[in-house]
Order: sequence, then C-alpha cells, then structure tokens
Amino acid sequence: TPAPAAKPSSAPVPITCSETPTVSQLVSSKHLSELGKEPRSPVSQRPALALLCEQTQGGALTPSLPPRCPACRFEKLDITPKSAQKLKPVLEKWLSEAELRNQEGQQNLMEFVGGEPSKKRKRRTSFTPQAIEALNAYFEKNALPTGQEITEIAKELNYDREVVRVWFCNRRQTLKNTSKLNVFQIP
Amino acid sequence: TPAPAAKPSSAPVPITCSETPTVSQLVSSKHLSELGKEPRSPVSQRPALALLCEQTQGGALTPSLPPRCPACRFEKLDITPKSAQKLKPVLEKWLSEAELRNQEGQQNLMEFVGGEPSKKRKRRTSFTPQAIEALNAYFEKNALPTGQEITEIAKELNYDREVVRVWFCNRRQTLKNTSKLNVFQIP
DNA sequence: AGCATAAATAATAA
DNA sequence: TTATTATTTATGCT
Repeated sequence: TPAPAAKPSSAPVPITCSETPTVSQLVSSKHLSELGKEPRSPVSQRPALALLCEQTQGGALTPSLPPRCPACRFEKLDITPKSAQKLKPVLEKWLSEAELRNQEGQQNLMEFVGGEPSKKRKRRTSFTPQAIEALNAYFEKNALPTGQEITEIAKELNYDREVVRVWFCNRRQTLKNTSKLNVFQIP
Repeated sequence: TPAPAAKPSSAPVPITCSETPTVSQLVSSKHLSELGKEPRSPVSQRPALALLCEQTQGGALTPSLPPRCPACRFEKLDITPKSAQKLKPVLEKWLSEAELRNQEGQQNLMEFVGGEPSKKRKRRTSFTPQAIEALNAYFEKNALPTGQEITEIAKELNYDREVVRVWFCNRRQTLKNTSKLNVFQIP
C-alpha cells in the first residue's frame, strides 16, 4: 500500500468545494497522502490539478464534461489503487515543481506548462462497422492468422498491422472469456 | 466489475489487489454475498466456513506448499478480484457441500476439494514506477544483458531474477512489434 | 456514469 | 527467440 495511514493531526490544509486551493495547499503532504482515498472537489476548481490533467491528456479541460485522464480519475477516486500508486510519483513531482513556480511569484499557473512529455498511450482506434464486419468474417474462417495473413488483412482493410494483430488477440480473448462464463454459471 | 474503488456508495468491504482480506471480510464482502441472495450469517454460524478458516489459517494445510483448492486460493486471495469473481460459484458450492458433510459429522472435508488444476499461473507482478524507470535505464544501456548482469539487476532492484529476465525479453519483443522497421508494415 | 473493447504488459509456450 | 495467452489498464462511446 503506497499511502501510509498518515496521522490526521498535522493540521493539513483541507480543500473544500467552495474554495480554490493554492498550489501550496495542493502540495501539502497531507493532501498528497490523502489523494486516492477521499472524494475531492471538482478538478475545475483546482488549478494545479486541472493543469495536470491538461498536461497529461494533452487536451483542454471541458467545463461540462469532466476530464477522465488518469490524473483526474485519481483525484476523483475513479481509479484503482494500483493505478493510483503508479500515478503518485508523477503527481508529486509535478506539484512540487508547480509550487516552485508559485514561490517565484508566477501568479498565472495556467501559463505553466512543461514537464516531461510522458509517452502517451496509443490513441484508441475505432474500427468502422465495415471493418469490424470484415474482421469478424476473417476471424470466423481463421481465428489464428499467421503473421503474413495478418499483414495482408491489415493491408486489405487499410489498418495498422499491429492494430489488426491486437484485434485478433483480443477477439480470441473475449471469445474464450464469454464461453468460459457459460460453463461456470450455474443458478 | 473488479474495481470497487469506483463505487462511491458506502458499500461493504471491497476486495482489492493491494490488500489481503480476512475470512470475515470475505464473508461479509460484496463479492461473496452478491451471489447469494441474502446477507450472510456470521462465520461462527457457518461450520464449513469456520472449518475453512481453521484449515487455511491454522496451518492444517501444508504451510510450505500453497494449497491449490479453490477455497484456499480464494481465502489467501492468491487470485485477482476478477478471478475471485469467477471462482465464487465454485467456492460457494464447496462451502455448501462442506457444511452438509460437517452436519453429517464427516471430519475430513478436504477429500472432495481437489479437482482444480494445479498448474497455477504465476501472479502477475507489478513493477513500481521507480523500478520501471531503472529497468528502462538499464535497457537503454544494454538491451541484452548476460545472465550475470540480469542477476545483478534483479538483486539491485530487489525483484526475482526470473521476473527481470522476462521483463527484458518482453521489452525487446515490444520494441520489435512496435518498430516501424517492419518490412510488411503498412504505412 | 458504465460499458465494451483497444491497448499495454507479464507470463507462458513453442 | 518468436508467438500467443492471460491479465490489467484506460478510453471512446452513449
């Protein structure tokens, strides 16, 4: 467990929904240790984290629709402990740097953009219905195509080879999972 | 859904990857009670479960070699939540049958427990971000470490040697897969 | 606000 | 090593 049961005695700065926290408030260790444990105020009210979301996701904050990047999910507890653990060091690093800027008198936090690009996950491809249909047809004929066949299919459907390969992997997986489920499920 | 962390409701004790619940937790857990329709009775009122506790905790089962029966694996949470969910029916069946036998005064309950494949897959290790960073640093310097080097790295990072070895294998493989140098790569 | 599933990755097989 | 599976993560939708 990454977050030790910190003593609530050290008078941390509580962050409520009604106020906009400063960076130093955000950086308080108590706050950090509590992250991922309690529901928090909206991200939109928290400049540093909002910025973090922006940076993590590479997109602007949408006012109506809350962002769902890992950082924001961490903030909202909408995240698994394991993910939280992975994210925490990044968060700490970012926040400490943000605090530094803040101490240097940099008022406008939104101008603070930097940090590491952090290799981003491949954008989730969305297959066209036609492509899915074709893929399923291929799958039905052969659920385990060779590398060469995968290449050909990819070329035919005009998708990345790796994407097609993974599609077959996942397809086999779900098939196995669902069929297994039937075996186990007894009323 | 294996991630109870996402649920904001004040639900029963969730089973997460990061903690090992006690038997009583398991009994009161949403996991187990969900399948049964009614709330569970206390452990003390459930002979089979009590026995299960005894056997798994009191060391009646072989202590060195981990028991492989579904119940024991469930008890020790030597499975992921998702697996636990899959295993639940089996466990429930075991419990009811065990209770039946117990009522009949039958002592050796473990005889009918077997049947589960003993080929337990190694639990997926999750590297800390620090470890991954370190591994990547090593990898950048040398993607193909010798056995001796692997041993040293494993020792340094305090991971199992085999785990580190496999990490390097997979790292090379991933690199190869995602590499755009593939001859058959579609642009 | 969840779900379905694409992507990532540890483990295993060949 | 390469190929595939098993498991986990997280994102594009509605």
